[in-house]
Amino acid sequence: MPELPDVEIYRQDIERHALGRKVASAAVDADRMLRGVSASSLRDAVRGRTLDSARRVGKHLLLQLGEGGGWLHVHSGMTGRAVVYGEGDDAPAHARLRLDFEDGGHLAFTSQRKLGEFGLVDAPESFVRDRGLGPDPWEEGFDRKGFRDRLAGRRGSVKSALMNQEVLAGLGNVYVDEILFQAGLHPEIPVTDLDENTLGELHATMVQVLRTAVERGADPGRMPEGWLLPHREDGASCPRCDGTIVKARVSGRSTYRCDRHQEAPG
DNA sequence: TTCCATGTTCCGCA
DNA sequence: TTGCGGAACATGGA
Repeated sequence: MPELPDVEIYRQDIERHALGRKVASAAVDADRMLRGVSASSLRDAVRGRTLDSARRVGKHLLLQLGEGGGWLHVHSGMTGRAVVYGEGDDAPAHARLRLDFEDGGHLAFTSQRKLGEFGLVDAPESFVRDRGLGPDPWEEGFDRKGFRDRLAGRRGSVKSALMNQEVLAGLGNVYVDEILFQAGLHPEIPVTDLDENTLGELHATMVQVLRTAVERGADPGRMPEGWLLPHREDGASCPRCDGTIVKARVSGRSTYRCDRHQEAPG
């Protein structure tokens, strides 16, 4: 599930329930998810550190380790979650990195498919630079003009441009489909076919979709009835018009759209 | 048993 | 140079 709204909810959970707690030990279950660090180095880096702050950049989570300990980087892949739980609670399934707090509680990062990664980074700013991540949709100063400038001159489809983390960071398959559905744009329209006004409206739709998704806890079951998300099924009725939801592959990803109000390209 | 999956990266190709 | 499609990654649910 982890796209920007999901990761933002994980961040908020961690901020509310894990900040200020001291890590007594850590356990790594999937070495293949470690990037640029060994399991023992990672354990050593977090042991004895307090979690000082929790930031999100696109789909990436960065946890600040106290006393100059740098930052723990977590990417959840396709199936990862962050879970804070108490001493007596059941551990979540597929926990791949678990921090054990001195007070007995835990913070686990799960990943059923072992996609995603864990690592240590010096600072959020250098991390963003090293990864070549585009601006976060909520970043201060990233307005509709900035959005247009990022997309301008790209030759591919609007879907692949929005999915590209170097263009802007945080959107994935599900929310890109949702944004294009609400904007009434076919996913395969070339970016070059979109005029300034349309791009401005697309920016506004993106911001509104992401804000609403976070307000509703990024829970698909709580999204508005008029959204695509509750109707993401081939052959479903469009909740906005008389059209039908159709499934196709765009840029190698399963793509859902309305065959009526998302006009065909060309 | 077969197909599919919310992400990323790498490769070959246009 | 830019971007696309496909494969790969590892696992489990329908």
